[in-house]
Amino acid sequence: MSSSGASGTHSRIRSDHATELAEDYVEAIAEIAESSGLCRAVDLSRHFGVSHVTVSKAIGRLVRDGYATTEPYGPIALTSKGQRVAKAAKARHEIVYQFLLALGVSEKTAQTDSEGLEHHVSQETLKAMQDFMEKEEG
Amino acid sequence: MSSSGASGTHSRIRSDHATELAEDYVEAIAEIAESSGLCRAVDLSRHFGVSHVTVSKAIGRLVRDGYATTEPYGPIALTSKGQRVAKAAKARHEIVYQFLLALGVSEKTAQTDSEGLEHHVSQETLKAMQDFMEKEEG
DNA sequence: ACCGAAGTGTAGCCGATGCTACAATTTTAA
DNA sequence: TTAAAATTGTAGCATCGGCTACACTTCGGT
Repeated sequence: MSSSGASGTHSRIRSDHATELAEDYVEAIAEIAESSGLCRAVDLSRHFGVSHVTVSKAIGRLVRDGYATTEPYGPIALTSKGQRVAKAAKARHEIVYQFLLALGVSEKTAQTDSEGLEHHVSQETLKAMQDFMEKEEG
Repeated sequence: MSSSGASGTHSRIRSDHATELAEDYVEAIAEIAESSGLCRAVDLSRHFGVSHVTVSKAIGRLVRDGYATTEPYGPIALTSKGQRVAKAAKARHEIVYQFLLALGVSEKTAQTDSEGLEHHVSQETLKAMQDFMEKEEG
């Protein structure tokens, strides 16, 4: 049943991975900037639990791809493109999180799983999750 | 709410990625071997839509990590460890797929999304999905 | 003003996942 | 049987995401 039409599906998954970390980063940058006024590399380093070098390189890719701007020894800011992506990612994340809670999953697991799942959920599935929650509440 | 206790969650997601492709491979190998008797590199190359070199390297890692065995110019076979992983992956995949269908998602999307989601669903969430389906049917 | 601490940058390493190009082997067909 | 086609192996390259070690800048406190 799932032998999949060769490349189609799997290649989509792999290209998702390319943007997955970028989305995690812009989401984190938006979050940190909102809560503390500005976002520095060290904040991201702590948030993700990786070295500041890893963060520095990731920021470089974000800047290269037009998601963020920064200056030497300065804080990181999102471009409008980056803000758009962050907003969408946060919305998706929130839907998946609330959906998992509605499914009966614990808060801890919902939080963990939603971070892993949010990048792989299509619009159609997101919509189905929302419909389910409306039915539950309505 | 989701600022996450620093490294914990995210590092889990990243280590998941390390085993994700391995799982995709063993799942595909089991599938192909079941349907055609044996699995060769070219089958995987076509299945995933990647070059035979990429497959060759991936197989090398599977062999190194004890999931598969092979000989020069020969087919690929799963070890018992590989078969165990393949079976578990297939089961998870099937649950997620059927759950998405039960949620009201189209077959096409369910197939695509389930491949992306299967590696990021915890046992607890899988259980919740099964409970949901039982409730639906019962 | 200065020194130490904190933060950032840079060099250089590794493994994973992808590729092209070319060599070697195996299969298939004439 | 033997030549062509299909398959697999190898060499070499790129990017991404991770690291340590060391250099540099900025910030805070005395």
